[in-house]
Amino acid sequence: MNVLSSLPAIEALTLSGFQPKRPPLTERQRQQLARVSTRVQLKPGAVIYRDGDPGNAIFINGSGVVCALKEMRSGKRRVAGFRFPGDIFGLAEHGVYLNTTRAVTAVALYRIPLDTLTTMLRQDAELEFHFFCKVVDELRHQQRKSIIVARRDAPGRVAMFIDLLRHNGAGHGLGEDIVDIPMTRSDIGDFVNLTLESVSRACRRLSDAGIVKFTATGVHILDRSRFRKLVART
Amino acid sequence: MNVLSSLPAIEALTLSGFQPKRPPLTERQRQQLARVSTRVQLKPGAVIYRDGDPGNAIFINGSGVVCALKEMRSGKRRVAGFRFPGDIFGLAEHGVYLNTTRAVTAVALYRIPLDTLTTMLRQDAELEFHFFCKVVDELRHQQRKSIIVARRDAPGRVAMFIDLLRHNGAGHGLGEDIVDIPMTRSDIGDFVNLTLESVSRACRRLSDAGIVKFTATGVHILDRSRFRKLVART
DNA sequence: CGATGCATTGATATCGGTCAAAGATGGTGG
DNA sequence: CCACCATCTTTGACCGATATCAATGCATCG
Repeated sequence: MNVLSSLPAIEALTLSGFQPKRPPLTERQRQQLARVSTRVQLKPGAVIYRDGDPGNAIFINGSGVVCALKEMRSGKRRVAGFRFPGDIFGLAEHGVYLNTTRAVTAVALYRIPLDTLTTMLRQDAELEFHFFCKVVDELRHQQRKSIIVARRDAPGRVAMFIDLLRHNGAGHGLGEDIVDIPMTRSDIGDFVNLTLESVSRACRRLSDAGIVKFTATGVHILDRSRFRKLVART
Repeated sequence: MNVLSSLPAIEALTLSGFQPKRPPLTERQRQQLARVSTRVQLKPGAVIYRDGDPGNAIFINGSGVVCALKEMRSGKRRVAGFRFPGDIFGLAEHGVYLNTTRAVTAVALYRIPLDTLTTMLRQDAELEFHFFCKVVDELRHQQRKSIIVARRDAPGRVAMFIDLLRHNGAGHGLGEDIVDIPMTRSDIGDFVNLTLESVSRACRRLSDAGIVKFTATGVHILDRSRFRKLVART
């Protein structure tokens, strides 16, 4: 019973779940993964793989932020999601990657051949179960996103995006009020389904309302209660 | 290693996957499930359970269509999805249901205590693996939906909804051109994120374009190629 | 045969998309 | 060190699609 063979179309898993409920990888497992992986360092903007590329290795994000996107023939892009430290991505269907992934910041990745991981999982039921839990987490995350992205005005979507960064962002503890925003307005728009101009205007409106204050590289949440209300309102 | 304990927030699985790639339940497993379930028959409109209700039983849809929805305090509803024959639903988080589910048509359900199913899965690795595959299917389905619902005009969304019914609808083989629509415009709108008026107008536009023809209880696809183009265009 | 719920249609308002231009910002090379 | 260029961001004007509000039509069921 091989778990990975049943993950053709998922593309990514979140090891550090949105609401961390499951135990993270054990130290033993972490070391085991490190032993079989090759470390890859990339600069901002570097493409990790393209939609349609053949590939049979998966990646674990060690540090930085990665953007997974799909390009339409219309030229529009759709950001499937961002991969934060701890996230696994690069699951292919029939040996072909499903998305294009690009480094948003400088990133350090661990590249693991699929064969190797498959073997590891076959030998370690606990690790396999861990992967299963990650699939479930990812599903929960997807459901949450699809509910949030729809039916919501632009400032609401941007607020919920900031909240997502607040929870996933590296370098800050949960509940931090200063959030780093490494990706462009365009990336954000393609993720929350707005144009980059609308994202900009939404940021301004949040700013004008005194809820947040934008800095060069991020945002400062000024009025926590109003921000929460904006995010919570489904 | 118990699979179900890790499915707190999923709410539903699709046994008859959107693109059936995995083997369905074996006859033995089907009989096993039938033995431990109680059959429930409901009329259209009947509520199966409400968001927040305590519950520790899951349901398998035997026939008919069920609607799973979330109600917002604003009074708006959001349809998470429809459950067709073969679908499993009613997975609760901490013993509390996450959605309200309602019979759209007359339905026959199989109600199975979670304990019982858990035990069964623990004893049957193949069945457990089958469930895992269903989680993956559901995740794929979610990703597909979230990509489709966003960035698309009203007629496009309605067309893709009709296409979804065409694949899932009971009583017709795949690829059938006559599709039954048991749910209301309001339900459709809450699913594809349009108002009921916009759904109505979109139907009219599809009608006027000669692509489909609406009947009392469903829709007839007249121009298959244009319909496909409309659905395929991401 | 009213009453109720659902569907259709119309008028108007609003929000975000599109097009366009003008600031920031950061990196590169002279 | 500064000028220049590319990229990102902001802002504005306008338009179109959908939400909203409102009325009517149309079934089904007491």
